Parts: sequence; structure tokens; C-alpha cells
Amino acid sequence: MANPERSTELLWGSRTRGGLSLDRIVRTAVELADAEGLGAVSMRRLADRLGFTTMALYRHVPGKAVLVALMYDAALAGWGAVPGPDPETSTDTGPGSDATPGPDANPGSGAGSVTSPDPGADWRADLAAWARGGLDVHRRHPWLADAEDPRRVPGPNAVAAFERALEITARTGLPPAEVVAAASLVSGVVAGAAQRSAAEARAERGSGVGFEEWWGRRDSLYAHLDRYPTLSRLYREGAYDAPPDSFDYGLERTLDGIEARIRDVVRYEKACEVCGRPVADGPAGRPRAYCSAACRQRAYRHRRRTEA
Amino acid sequence: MANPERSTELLWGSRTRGGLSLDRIVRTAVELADAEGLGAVSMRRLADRLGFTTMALYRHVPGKAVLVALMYDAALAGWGAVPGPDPETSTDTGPGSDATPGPDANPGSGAGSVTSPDPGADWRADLAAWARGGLDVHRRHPWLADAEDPRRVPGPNAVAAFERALEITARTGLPPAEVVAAASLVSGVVAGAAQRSAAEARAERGSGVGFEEWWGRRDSLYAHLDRYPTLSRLYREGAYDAPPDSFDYGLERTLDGIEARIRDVVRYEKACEVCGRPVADGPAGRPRAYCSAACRQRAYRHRRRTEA
DNA sequence: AATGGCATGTCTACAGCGTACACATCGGGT
DNA sequence: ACCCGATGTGTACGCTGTAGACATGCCATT
Repeated sequence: MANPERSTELLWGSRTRGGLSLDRIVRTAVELADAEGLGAVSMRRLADRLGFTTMALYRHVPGKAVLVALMYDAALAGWGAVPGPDPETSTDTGPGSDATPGPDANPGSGAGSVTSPDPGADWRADLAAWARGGLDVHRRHPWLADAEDPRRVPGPNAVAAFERALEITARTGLPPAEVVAAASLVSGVVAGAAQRSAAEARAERGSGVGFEEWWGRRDSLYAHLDRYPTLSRLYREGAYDAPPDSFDYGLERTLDGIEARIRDVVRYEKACEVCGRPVADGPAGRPRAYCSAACRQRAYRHRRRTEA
Repeated sequence: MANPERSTELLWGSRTRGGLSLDRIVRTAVELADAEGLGAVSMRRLADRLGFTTMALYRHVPGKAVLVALMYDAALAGWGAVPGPDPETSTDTGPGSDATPGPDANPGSGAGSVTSPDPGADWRADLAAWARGGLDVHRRHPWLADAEDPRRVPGPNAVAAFERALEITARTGLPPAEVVAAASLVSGVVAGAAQRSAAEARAERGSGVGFEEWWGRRDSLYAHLDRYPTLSRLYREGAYDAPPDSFDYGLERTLDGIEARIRDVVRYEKACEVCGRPVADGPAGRPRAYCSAACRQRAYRHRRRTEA
């Protein structure tokens, strides 16, 4: 050990300064991405910011794809939380701060929960709140949309978020496959809005010009649009003067659609009195009790026998 | 001209072989992207395929961003077309083949069109067909999702497609701003589904393993999922056995939502019998005929006068 | 106490990307 | 005859992710 500086540092320096660690890497990467976008997170820049060389990162992370996966789940911390009335809300960042509130502290799936006595009530408000929460998360971490990957193994935070959506959606009484489909649909609405919002934010930062101003200067484009009758009629009628927020509109329409679907399908949630298979009522008339003529006949014979 | 080869070529070679041209570049780029994804379209590879050097491309295109914009609009050719019963359907490819069917050959916005006598009828079927057409386009060009850009100037094909969606949606009788919002919403559903489909396709090609198989091997993930009660209950109940197609489900729910919105809002489309301004019915009760008490009183006085 | 092995960090190098810049060639108008 | 713009070529720069060889320090075993 010919270097006394190094000795001094090791002997007297703050002990925690030294090690690179997975947590520090991921946390710093998330900060970098929050500030400058996922594109700004290169291994070199990240290493620089951490005060190490590029290749040091590879001692803790096998490659960039995995790093992004870790960032992704870290950023999703808290989305799955039940919004309860407790004041502590901002427990977000960091893969180390185990913000995942253990799904087992569950919001009353089995025994009746105290706060909301009726099981199916207010799924719509809760699902809307969940969606808005997701949009908030995406607004805090605009790069999330760029980090999407259909083959990514979901982490605890991602699963917790989806579990929460399923728990809410399940209260609608829709059949299981549709619960998943509906929750996924709303999740997709959130992801789509987040993507548009993030892309616009990036464009604005990249060009230095705001949305309104940029599109206001496209006169050479608008000159061509007279040829499209519906488009120009709608424009003349003020369709673009005060457009509704596209996320709100999409979310409300989607929830309307799910609501309509519930009206159509919940009556299918009845079991055949004989064989237990689901019974689909007709579009009108007296509700059916049996799934088929065979079962009805079987029930009839059974009744005859026991009554006799 | 010391080079006799060059002379021979110029004198005897096929005349059209020579020039690089914007059309050829864009067409070839689209082919390349169709076959190997947008990521495979680098200026070097594209130039190689065309038999020129990289920098030759820059004599025709200012940069890659513009090239992608040209590819994008070229790939959208045909989406805006009215699906009339004519057998010629596959007029898709190429920025040169002016496939845009001139929006002025319009589908009966003004005078009553012959084929569909009732104006509002079947907006739902038409909009669904438009959405499916869009998904088809995206399936033929899976890279379209990667080429999205909120600040891109739309080309004629993109505008034609949106015009078609607006034309259909306008038949619902929704107010102008909502026509745009609803059409955009459906467009977003298409884009979202296309994105998921493309990402999955790329993952499949990249890993060489199909969706089912890949997720079937994630046992080490599923081992963790017991902790999530709703998720595992739904799984046990078979929610994942025969999942509905996510695009179909999302599209139908979205159209349901628009339908519900029409029921809620179309009654607002009535004009005050006195001043002509729009009259909003209350949430219940007898429909209003006047926009204000003042107008009602004016109408009453007018009636008294004319009857007397 | 010495030693071997492993974890950690560093350095150099490579293939790929978009594109700026200097240069060669050719056709057409002054 | 001359020049000039359009077109195509070749080289080079800075950026990316990461493979591979090398140095160092700590821990467990001998």
C-alpha cells in the first residue's frame, strides 16, 4: 500500500461513500431519467454521475436492459397502494425503500372491510382514482412509457399496482376473464395517455416551443386542409377551441363502456341449479334457472321422485 | 473520362437504373422496416440496399427524422379510403403510387349518398371497421408504432385516415369537440393495440420464443404471486385460460362508452324555439323547449298576441 | 500468518449509429 | 469556354453498449 492518501481515506473516510451498489445505481439512474429522459441514461453518463468508470456498473448489473427493468419497477412503487386517509403519501422513490406495502395487508377481499361495507360500491370511482394515480406516476417519471416491454418480468411494484386494479374491477361482478380484460384496458388507457404526454413533453423540451405555439405556426399545413370537408367543418364549428382533456375523456368513456358491459353481462353470473355451469339469461323474458333442456328435465324428474 | 466501364454503363445501361430518388429511398426504407423493423433502417444499411453510399441519401433527404416521417405517411396510404364494394383493395405501398383517394371524392357529407340513405346509421359498425382497418395497416407495418411523434406534421394519408374517422363519428350527432375527442380516442385504441402487438412481435422475433411458451417458463415468477389474493383467485378461476382478444374487447368497450355518451348528450343538441341557442335538458323531467325564462316569457307573449 | 480465490473497479478496444465536411464528377445555362 | 449547382464518394467525429484483459483489496482456507 504505497499510497497514503488511499490509506487515510479508508481509515478516516465516511464508510458508506465507497461502494457502488445496485440500489445507488438504480436510484441515480431514475433521477437521471426523471431529469433528462431515458435517452440520457447511458452507461457512461450514469457512471460519471456516480463517480465511477463505465465498466464498474457491469459489476452490479448484467447489462442495460436489466438496469431499465429495475428502474421501471422502482418507479412504480406506491401505485398499488390503497389510498387510505393516512397523511403519509409521498413514499415513492428508490428500489431500496421497500415502498411496496405487502399485498397481504389486503383491502378486504375476504372478510368485510370496515371502511367500505358494501363490496361492489364505487368500483368506478376507485378505478378512476387508480388510473389517475397511474398517470401521476407516469408524469413523475415520463420515461416510463419508453421503458415498456411486453416480455419484461414484472417486479413487485408492478404486480402490486395490477393487483389493486384487479381488486377494484373484481367488485363489478364481471366474470374472471373480463375482470382481467377490463383492468388491462384501463391500464392501457393510462399507458397511452402517459405515452402521449411524455412524447409531447420531450418534444417541447427538445424544440423549446410549446404545443400551442408550435401548432399555431403550421399555416402551410392548414392551407392544405380545406380539401377535407368534415375536418374543416368541425374546425369551423369550434371543435378545436376548447378540446376536452383527452385522458379524462378516454377514461370516462372507457368506464362508461365497462359499466354498459356490466349491465349486459352480470346476469350471466348465475350457476345452473343442476350442473353448476354458468347460465346465460336470454335478452328478455323470465330468467333461466337451467343451462339446458337436459338439466331442466333432470331437475323435473328429481323433483317428481322426491315429492312422491 | 478515363474510365471506359463508366462510359459503357452510361451508353448501354438501363436508363432508369441510375438515379437515386426520394421515392425509391422511401419505398426501400419501408420495405426494409417491414422486413426487419424500424431499428434495422440505418442510413448505412438503407444505402447499401440501394447500391449507393451512405451519404448519397443526404442529397435527397435532409436527415433521418424526415425520412421516417415520409415512411410513416407512405405506410398509411389507403386507411382513409371508404371501403366501398369495389374488388380492388390492395393499393397500399409506396409514396409514389398516389393511393390517397382524394378526399373530395367524399362519402356523402353534403347531399344524401345513395348507398346509405340514413345519415346516422351504423356509425358504430363503420367506426369499428375503420379501427380494424387501422390495425391491419399497423400489422402490415409493425414499425409504425415506433415512428409515432406528436410533433410530426401529418401527411395527406394520415389526414385522410383521420378525416374518415371524423366523418363517421360526426354522424353520432355529438357536439364538434366531442366528435374529435371520440375519433381520437378510437384512434388511440388502435395505436395502443398496434404498439402492444408490434412490441410482442419484435420480442418474439428477438427471442425466438412464442408468447405462450415464454410466459409458461416463468415459474420462478409465479412462485411469488401467491401473495396477491385477487390475482391468484382470478387465476384459479380460469381468468387466463381463454382471454378475450384485447383489441376487440377494448374497441367494443370504447364504442359502448361512446354510445352511452350519445344517450347522455345528444338531447343537448336542441335549439331554443325562440333564440336558436342550444338548450340543455335537465337530468330528468320534461324536456325543455326554451333556453331561459326570458325566452319562455317571450314565446308566451307572442302566442297570446297571435291568438287574440 | 500466508495464500488462493472472488468481488470490485479500471482501461482499452470494437462495432454500430447519425451526420458534418471536403472532394470528384457530370449536365446545362450563361 | 466557363462556371455553377446537383449528385455521389470517402473520411472522420462523437456518441452508443459492452467484451476482454488487467489491477486491487478483502475473506476464507490452509
